[in-house]
Amino acid sequence: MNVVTRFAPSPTGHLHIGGARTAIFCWLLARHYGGQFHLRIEDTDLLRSKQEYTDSILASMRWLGLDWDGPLNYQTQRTELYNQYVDKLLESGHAYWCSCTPEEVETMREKARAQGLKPRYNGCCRERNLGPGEGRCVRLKAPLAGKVVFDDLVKGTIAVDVNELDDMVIRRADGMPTYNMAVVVDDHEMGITHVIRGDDHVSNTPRQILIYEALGLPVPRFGHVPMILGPDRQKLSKRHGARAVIEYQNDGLLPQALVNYLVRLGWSHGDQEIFTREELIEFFDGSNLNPAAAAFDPAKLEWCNAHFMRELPPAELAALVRPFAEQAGYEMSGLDDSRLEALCGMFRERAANLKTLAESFAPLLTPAADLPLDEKAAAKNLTEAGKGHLAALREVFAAGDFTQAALESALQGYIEGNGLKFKDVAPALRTALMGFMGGPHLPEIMAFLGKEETLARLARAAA
RNA sequence: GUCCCCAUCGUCUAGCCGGCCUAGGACAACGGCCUUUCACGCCGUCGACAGGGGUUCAAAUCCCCUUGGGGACGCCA
Repeated sequence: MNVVTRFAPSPTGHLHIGGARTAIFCWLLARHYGGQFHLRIEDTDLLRSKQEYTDSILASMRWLGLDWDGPLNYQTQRTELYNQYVDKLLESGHAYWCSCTPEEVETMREKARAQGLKPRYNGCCRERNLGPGEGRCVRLKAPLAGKVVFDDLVKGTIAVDVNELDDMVIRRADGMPTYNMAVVVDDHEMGITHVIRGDDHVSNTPRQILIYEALGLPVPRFGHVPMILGPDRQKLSKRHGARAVIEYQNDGLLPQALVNYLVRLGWSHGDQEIFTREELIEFFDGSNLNPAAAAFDPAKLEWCNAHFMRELPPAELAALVRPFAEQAGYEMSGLDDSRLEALCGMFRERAANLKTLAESFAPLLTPAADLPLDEKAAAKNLTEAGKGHLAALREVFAAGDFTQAALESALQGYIEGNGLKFKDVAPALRTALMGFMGGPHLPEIMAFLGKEETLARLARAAA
């Protein structure tokens, strides 16, 4: 099957998760069928479109690993093309010039609304045979009776009576095409076979189909994926926290985790929760898409991220965590790749994202004198007995090597030699080393800290 | 207001061309095991077919209505 999809964001903001999800679906569908995936920037809204947003969207696409085929298309660069199609429609009698002002149309709509009718343009210029002129727009001459029916990839058959559609503007008074017109022309010119987009476009689809038909062009297959709702099942908004892809990136999420989570939101493959990119491409064929809107669940995203973080090769994780470590304000000169990798190995199971992972390094990167001591832990574990062990242990460790294995046996030796149990000394030692009751295994910590720092911590806690 | 779409645990979902479903998995919550700690991991508990009518020997699965939710009604995209 020949499949050509496209993602067509308008550069009026950063890419956010709703758009990212439809982009992922489009990309996956194209990759599954060995087709093509195009990117088009819908920037005809001159007032709100900004280059910086285009840049940001492209950066997010790359970060997510969604590579696109062919050149990047900007709608504003194709105004002439759209007008060629509008002219065709005018010539064939499928469109007409309209001199009604936006204000007049608004009055019509209000009147209709007041009567409980659908607000729509009343077609008063439809048969006037006007020519071009100042302030005039072009409207599509829509059929007066019948139904527009299409088979949606996710929702099944959708039928709309043409009575619901009015003669929409296809070319504005300023000469720019309207969204629906530009989309049809672009999708046709780009050879798009499958238009996958957000749910909020379902009502545009019958309108666009009317344009395809008036132009005598083949109608592509449509698929409308439901929107993402907030955890409270309301429309996703700023109130629900970070929602732009770039924010998740800055929070230390892994792109593969975001992709996995977003794909599973509205799509399923049996009971499988975690997918490799290859599996996603293999399994995603456009079926099994859920027609109902899904609520965004930050907790599950976090779980998903933690999962991928644990699976990453240590060296890769270390490289990814470096910028976050810098951001956390650590002295980076002492943190070469192997040190960072060691830290990641020790803490990766205890963090849900790169940022918290980097932050969890703090106890091991803070000099003994500045290490915060948890009051409760100190009161409970740094007793006279505990301090005694720490002082003794300090002597023991001072005399030995600082490899993990050596520390392990030195510690064991001390415990056994004094007829103690591990738990008799471990809490005090942990409190001294970490400042609180948490973290990796003791010998691992000490090996990382090295002799000088370890002894300083023991001395401080024993004092 | 009008039109379109949707409806399984708190959330994401499997199941949906009817029987294998006393409805399965995952996240969350709770309990336990492991353990010096925090995590990870493992085991377990709680928990849903929105309501009402049909059709049928049989309905989560098909049909209708109600209710609830979402979306759209721009010379925005």
